[in-house]
Amino acid sequence: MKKIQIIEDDAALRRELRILLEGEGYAVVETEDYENLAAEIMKSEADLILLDINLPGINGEELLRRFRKEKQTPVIMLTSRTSETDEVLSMSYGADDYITKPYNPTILLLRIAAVFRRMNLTGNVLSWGGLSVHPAKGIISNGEKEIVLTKNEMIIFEVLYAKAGQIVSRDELMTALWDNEEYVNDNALTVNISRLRNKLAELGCDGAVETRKKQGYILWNSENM
Amino acid sequence: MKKIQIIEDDAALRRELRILLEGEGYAVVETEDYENLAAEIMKSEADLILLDINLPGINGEELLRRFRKEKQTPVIMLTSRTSETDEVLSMSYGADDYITKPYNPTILLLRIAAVFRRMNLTGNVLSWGGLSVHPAKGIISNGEKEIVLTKNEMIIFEVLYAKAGQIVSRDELMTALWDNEEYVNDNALTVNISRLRNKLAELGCDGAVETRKKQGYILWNSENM
DNA sequence: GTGGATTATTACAAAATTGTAATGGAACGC
DNA sequence: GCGTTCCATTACAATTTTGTAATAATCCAC
Repeated sequence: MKKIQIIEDDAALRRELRILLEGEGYAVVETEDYENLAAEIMKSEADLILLDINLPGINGEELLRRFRKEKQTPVIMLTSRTSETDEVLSMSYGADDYITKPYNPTILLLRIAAVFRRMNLTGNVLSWGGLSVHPAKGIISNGEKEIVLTKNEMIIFEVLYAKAGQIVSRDELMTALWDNEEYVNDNALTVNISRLRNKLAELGCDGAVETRKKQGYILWNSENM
Repeated sequence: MKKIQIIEDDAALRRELRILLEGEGYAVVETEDYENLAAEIMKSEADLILLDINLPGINGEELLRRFRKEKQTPVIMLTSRTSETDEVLSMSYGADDYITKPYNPTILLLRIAAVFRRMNLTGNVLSWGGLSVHPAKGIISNGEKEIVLTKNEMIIFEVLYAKAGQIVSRDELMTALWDNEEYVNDNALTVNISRLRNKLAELGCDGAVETRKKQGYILWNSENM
């Protein structure tokens, strides 16, 4: 469950947000200690932070700027002012998004969802249809079963995944695997593709990697299979 | 250089955008073939797409929805309408951001920069201070030199990186490496940390991984070193 | 359909990865 | 300071990964 931290001095608004977010299935943490806010926020373990730009005695943008130097947790700024300068400043200090009060609840939820969607495209774990992919670990899992890919297999998968649905040439894969080649047997790629296919088949993803003779390979979105 | 594709029927606005974006150092591709737009856009090799929601004879949201099924390229929607329903629809169909016309050039540029910043946190490559990190390949490079980490070393680095500047317990690292453990010698972690340190030292990152006795390890941002 | 080019599969040996164990060093309490 | 605990280092053997080569299967042109 995703944890969202609300940093907002208006108690009524905090409560409103909590109800909205919890209703959507998020865990909510409220921050009230504005004395040590800077220290607090650095230790935050939330997955996303909603930060009021206009806290008593605190410069929200400056806080964000310092936070960004150390942490990558996504931040959505809240403001009651509508000046565009605010938005410019917030974004340039590394906010991930910006919402003006009074806010539309649906839009807030969608913007939060969009942030998480983008996180998910990145971070440690990719998602491929219903499967989750952990590049560093070399693991692809469908919840029940998981397969362990070797480094080469993972590199191939990653390149194909980045261009899912498009043909990726053997040359491009070769370059990704062995850079500006100390020449490697052409067949080494074929062998590695074969090994990748065998493992994907264990997850029921037979046919996920398709051959286009003289052109390359295509990975199909596991959703469309 | 980042490539941005503009899909917009108003020629004057297209020109304006091109000048703005090229001035900022982006490469710009304009699309004019609205007949085969759906096919065009699927083949796009741009790093980001600016998509007018209101094209002649085309439903921008529907186009986006279908695009999102196959590709992850970030999309910022442009609209002249100001209805909140538009925003709700666009975001729920997978837009990464939403800009209303007339737009503020500075804000557009910042939102584009924010999208790229987020991409960079993710995708295939992480950045760690001045270094670039490729989890699947197990490579960390500083432009001059590059080191090749093994899978275990990369997993450790990734966990430490995700909490850079914070103490990460040995337990947390053990769990990341060997899950709910078929018990592995406690020392295996120590050995792998040691091997990681040796390799980081080759990049001049001595001391990047610090021991906190009885507590765990800390990775320091390579910028602060 | 036959030949030639392209991709697949299998088995194997060289190389890399990884846990273990044995030894050494550093910090801390007393 | 001494002993104990916690972490670091080194060397080594078992396992895994990976390129190669030999052979088989597939596809396309003609």
